[in-house]
Amino acid sequence: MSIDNAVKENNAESLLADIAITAELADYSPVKGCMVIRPYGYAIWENIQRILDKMIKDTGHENAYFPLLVPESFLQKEAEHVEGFAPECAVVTHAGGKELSERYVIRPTSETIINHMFSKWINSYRDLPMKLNQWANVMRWEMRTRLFLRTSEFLWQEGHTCHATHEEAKEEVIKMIHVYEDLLHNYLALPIHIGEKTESERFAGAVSTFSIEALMRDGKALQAGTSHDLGQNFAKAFDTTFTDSENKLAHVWQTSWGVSTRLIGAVIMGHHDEVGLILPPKIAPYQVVIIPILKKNLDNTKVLNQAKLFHKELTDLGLRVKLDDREQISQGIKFNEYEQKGVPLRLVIGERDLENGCVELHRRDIRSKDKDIQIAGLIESIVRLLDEIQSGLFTRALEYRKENTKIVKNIAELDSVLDSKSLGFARAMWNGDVELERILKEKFSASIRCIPLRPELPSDHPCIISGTVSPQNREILIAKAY
RNA sequence: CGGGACAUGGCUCAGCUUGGUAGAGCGCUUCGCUUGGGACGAAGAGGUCGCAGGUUCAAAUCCUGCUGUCCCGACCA
Repeated sequence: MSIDNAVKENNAESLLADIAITAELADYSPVKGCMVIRPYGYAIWENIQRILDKMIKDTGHENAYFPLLVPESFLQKEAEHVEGFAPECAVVTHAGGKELSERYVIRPTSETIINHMFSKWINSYRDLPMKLNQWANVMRWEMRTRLFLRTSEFLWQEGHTCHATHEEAKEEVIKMIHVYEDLLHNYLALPIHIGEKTESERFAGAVSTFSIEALMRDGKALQAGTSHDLGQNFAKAFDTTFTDSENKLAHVWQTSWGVSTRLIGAVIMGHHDEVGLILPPKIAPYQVVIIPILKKNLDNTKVLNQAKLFHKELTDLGLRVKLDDREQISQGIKFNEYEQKGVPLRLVIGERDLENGCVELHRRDIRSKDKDIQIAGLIESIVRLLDEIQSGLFTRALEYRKENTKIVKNIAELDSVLDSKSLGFARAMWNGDVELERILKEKFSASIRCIPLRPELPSDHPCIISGTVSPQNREILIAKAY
């Protein structure tokens, strides 16, 4: 299906793959459920990595690396953890031509093996807090996979920290979910809701789980990152203890938090239009593409030199710029290619422009073309436009979310919201009765995305299921999700 | 894992019902002509029809099994 048709039919399944493949972000691999991330897609990941890695280090964490293989017995030490992850683990049973005496699990996440090491490294309260992060690949054998949003193998970062007190661990959990908010808002241009997961949606082995929830353009919510308060569950399972300042032995309090290559899926499904991908400038592999109009059998030196000069000036400013001076490809094809790839700005320069002292600039986000940009002041215009595009994309996504967030008082109202084509978030009050989650799942194939950290409803808003007002009621966001 | 569909040059697909020498469009290569939004013309390269069995004189086509992909559920970052 073409991207255009997929958008018109709101066929998200087809759309995601169409955009990812045409934009050359990724391709299907010969291994079930796994994708190949192509250079253009990987460059986006590298940009996200560079930005987030700095944030993680700036908040006092250090990078480390733990092995891919985890002894199967490790996974089994934490009861809820094994129950949650065992069904989706790939297991190595043979190596060196022999069957292994203990099987190895390919990490679905690294809490267990990291705790094993923590218990060796942590002895005293003076060793705390210990705040580590690793960039790694993990594998979860999912029933159904989708490019970027759910592949069997995916890339992520996972932070793992140990603290002397529960309060400090809780602060860490909230601090890191806000780091993710910063990343999504200010770099991916995707507005998110921060909130706590309900018990049924919690990470296997966590005391509480916070997530960031983004809204995609097809009206479905996407969990884009999580931060878990692990309490002492893993510490107890792995006997990760320390001697406190009063010489008493105690288990550490832990957190873990992660975001993955799913973020690229979030960008695709959060910013596309009927042409294809739209990339926020801050993570775009190329922020500007320069296309010189070349004439065959004519002297293009002047045009090419000017294009190279722009390329140098912009690159010197620290911008990521691509000069496409391929002579064999017509500019029409190039225009199309870079639009599908979501390059924020296109700078076109030909003989005609040089004579007039101007160039053509095309904005990908609103698909506008200005043919009379004066060369004098061009560089400043480009820098300003990139900022405008970045903030414009966020504003647009925020507007879209506002339009697609409905306040509901009861199930009947929810019915009219979730049954409509637009989907989106429903904001409601809830008394905590798990019956609601059953109804959501069975009737609406929806779920409680989170209990938002920043509630917006008045306290006398009635519970969606009981219809009563109570101080025990909590605000929730409901949506269909990926 | 339950239900459905599909698997044929690089891509999208036709051919299969009714077995008989493998097709189209796009893409690719060369040449010509064009060039400010996906040009045009000509010539050419490229496929043991997903894999393994079976039926048959003969299988892309019929039968069985397997694998993979997509869609709908359940599961999930």
